[in-house]
Amino acid sequence: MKVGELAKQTGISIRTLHYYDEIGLIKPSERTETGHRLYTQSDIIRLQQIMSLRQLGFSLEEIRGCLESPHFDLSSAVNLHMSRLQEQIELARQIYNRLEAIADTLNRKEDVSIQNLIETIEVMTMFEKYYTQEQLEELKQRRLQLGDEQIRQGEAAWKELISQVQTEMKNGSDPASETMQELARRWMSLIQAFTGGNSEIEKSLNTMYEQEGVARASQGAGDPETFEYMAQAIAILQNTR
Amino acid sequence: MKVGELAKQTGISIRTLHYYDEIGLIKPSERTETGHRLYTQSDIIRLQQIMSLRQLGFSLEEIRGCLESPHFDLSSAVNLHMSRLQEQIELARQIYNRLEAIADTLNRKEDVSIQNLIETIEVMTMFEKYYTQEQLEELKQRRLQLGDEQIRQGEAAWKELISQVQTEMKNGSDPASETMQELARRWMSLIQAFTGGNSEIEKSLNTMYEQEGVARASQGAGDPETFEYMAQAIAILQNTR
DNA sequence: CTTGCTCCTCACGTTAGGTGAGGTAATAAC
DNA sequence: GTTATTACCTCACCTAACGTGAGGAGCAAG
Repeated sequence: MKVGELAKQTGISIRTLHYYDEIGLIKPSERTETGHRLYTQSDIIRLQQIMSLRQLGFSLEEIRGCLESPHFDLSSAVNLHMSRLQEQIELARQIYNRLEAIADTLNRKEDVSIQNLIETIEVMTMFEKYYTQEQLEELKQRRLQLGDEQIRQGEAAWKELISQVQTEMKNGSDPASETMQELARRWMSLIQAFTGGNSEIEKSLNTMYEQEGVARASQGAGDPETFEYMAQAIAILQNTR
Repeated sequence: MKVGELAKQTGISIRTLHYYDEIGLIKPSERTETGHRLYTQSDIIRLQQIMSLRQLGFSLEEIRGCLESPHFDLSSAVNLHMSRLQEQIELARQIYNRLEAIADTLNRKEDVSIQNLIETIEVMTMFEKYYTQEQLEELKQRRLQLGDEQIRQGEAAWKELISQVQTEMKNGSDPASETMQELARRWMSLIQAFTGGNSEIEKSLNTMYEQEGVARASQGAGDPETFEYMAQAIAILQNTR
């Protein structure tokens, strides 16, 4: 059988057959006087074996070793390949989860700029550093429950609140003033909405703010002074309670 | 900042930085008179953006497009990438399942030859052709429940049974004879052990035997004549019941 | 004899860099 | 001031598994 026919029957490209010949994986047992390749029945069987192993994702080099030496350590080759696949799947799944979160965030913004994407990625990376796998999963579930609209409202509420606090601070209001105490209560309730009352998540959140600084952790929404000012108000609120 | 220092700080190899320069992904903004690369702060930021995107598995070409044109269609790029990953994961998982089954079969044999592996692969492929995903899962669960030893015993029992039937056939025994009726009952019970009483699985099994022929479907354990002979005995058994 | 198909070999392109050669620049030690 | 050690430069070939031509020959039909 000539290459063209074999290619048609097996669905393997002619070039691939040439290549396998070139690297010595299957040399056709015969050639015509003019150099045309002639594949015999046993060549075809060998080719099918190669295809079987290839479908399982083995490299041509591994396949060669497998077919050449009769006592190649098959089980360890299979095991090795399985652990490689395991790793690959794990990695791909991780990346997929990240992309899912990114797509989720991007969908809530109107103008999706590259800077936006990069920021989201950096926030994701930061989050993965401070929250455990389970905490991230919990946060994701809460996001799903709340829905996009609620989250957008929450983000707007934070912006509004922070700007109000900044105004009070500029006016030199006492952190113990009724206005600031009200804002502090609002602040606490927004944090509560984020953590869902999970104190471990609140801990991770605090650690992140301490380690990364207010500016990075809040994604540019707040500044250290405002947060310090609010911390005082919250301390007073909690003492008087 | 020179390449060496940048490489140390970011963990990226010098060669990679050279390569990115070569393909125009980040050209350092400056060079010394003698041609040494000098990376400025903005270069470093760009590099970090590149690394973020790289970690998500985007190709350098995609990253370039992303960073060059300010209104690159990000969400569709992310979605495309997600579907690619989805496919990749799906494929890897399929292969993993196949390998699992193969490893399972190989572990039950003493001498694991290449021919053995190939046969197992072919059987796997054949099974995937005739059984649905759910049926394969059910068969796997049953294998797990039974354990290796039980399965080995089952295989041995089939061999023994078939050889007994062949003896009877050679002796010219009547399919209705008490001996053959007993063997037929045994046959039915072994099939029952395989199908677990699931009639859909039994249907698939029968389809496979019809389409592929006895020799292939039984993995060389039986021949058409023996199976025909047994079919007669079973028909009689079921009529007298 | 020409047309159209199949076959051959040769050789470059693909990804994302690794590895080394051969030469120059900057810096530390003496 | 010289020398030794790094650090840097470019050039160029290597990877896996082929794809995609280029240029030339074989082969059957009209």
